Amino acid sequence: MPQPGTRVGMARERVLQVAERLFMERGYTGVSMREIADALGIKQPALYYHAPEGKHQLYLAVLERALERHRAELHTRIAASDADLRAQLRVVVRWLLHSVPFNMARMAQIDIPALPAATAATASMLVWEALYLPIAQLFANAQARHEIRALDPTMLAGAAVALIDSLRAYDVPEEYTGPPELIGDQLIDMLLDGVLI
Amino acid sequence: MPQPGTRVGMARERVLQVAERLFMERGYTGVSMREIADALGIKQPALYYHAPEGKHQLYLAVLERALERHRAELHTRIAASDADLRAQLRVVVRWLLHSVPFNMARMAQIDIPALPAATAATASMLVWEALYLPIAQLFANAQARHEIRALDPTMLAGAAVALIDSLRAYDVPEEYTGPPELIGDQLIDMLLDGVLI
DNA sequence: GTCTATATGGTGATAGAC
DNA sequence: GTCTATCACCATATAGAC
Repeated sequence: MPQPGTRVGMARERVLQVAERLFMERGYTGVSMREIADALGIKQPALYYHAPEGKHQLYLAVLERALERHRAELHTRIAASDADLRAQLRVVVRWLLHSVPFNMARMAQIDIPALPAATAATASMLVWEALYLPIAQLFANAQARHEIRALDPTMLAGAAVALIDSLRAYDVPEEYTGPPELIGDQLIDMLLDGVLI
Repeated sequence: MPQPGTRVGMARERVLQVAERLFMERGYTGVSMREIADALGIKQPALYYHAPEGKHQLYLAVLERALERHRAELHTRIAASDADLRAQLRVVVRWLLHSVPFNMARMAQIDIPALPAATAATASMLVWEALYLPIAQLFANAQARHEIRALDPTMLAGAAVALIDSLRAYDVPEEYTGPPELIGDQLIDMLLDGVLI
């Protein structure tokens, strides 16, 4: 596979970068091949040189790249954090809120179902491994340390991601007060301590 | 406005019922006017007799009906439940899981943005009033009873809806274990008691 | 209330020249 | 690597007959 900077793969690299920005902002179905081409300053059919199998191939290539970067960065940040669950979750939430790109609800409900079956299965697995598994692992470890109660780590990861996702997903009329980081911390406290007095 | 059973409004009523089923299952953008017409056994242009302003008008009419029924039923069930927050949340979650229809993440991110601005604003407000407000009110009341800590009821309602929504929205490879009602109860306990030991 | 016929525009995709 | 030209298909929507 040609690398960036080798002149051979430069065009490909640029295509992936621009496509990533658009796909992550508006989703697979929300972006047309023409829009991507326009943003690149080329004509729409020229994209088929880089993704001969079509739009779904381009999307999967973009997703793979983005998820791999995400997974690596998340791993680094968790490794550098304190060993208790609250500190780890704060690191995760802050990274997810700043790096932005993944809109899980849209991906799971709109993008992935719109892909051809084989591509959808691959995409699903990639998301699971890069996004859910690392978080589920945090909960599992905390359980092994007897830090938290015996709840399914998978369910806990799903709940955590849903909460984070909801910070971006919904906008209620009278907006949440304060910056997202603050709400993120409040959600973590809520998850760990509960809301009862 | 013609009522069902008066023969005058029967066709309209049937249109709204069929359109509701499809819109709630697959969303505004996920259903075409042709599909709705096919399901009704009529031709696509005939729908424009019932919704002269087009698809968005049909969607809004459907949404209004569905939300009003939802709001009324939720109100009744909450009124009939015990007065403590856990019991009330259980009632809410069970109703949301069984009545199904609203996929909040999809509505907020896909359907509403796809509507004309004026229709979108109306839809947004209707959802807020019928879905979020009643739940936020439960939290506010619990706070007044000093049952829970002083967290923004709006944020709590958003979190609760996000958690419930996520039960339908995502399917992780190794599925959550057990029936949705059980997971629903677990999520409520998690929200109220926290996960720390 | 519903029909046929049609306008208009967007979409992903292919063929073949340069 | 990118172009032009073009295809087939789907969408919402309108006009006017019955």
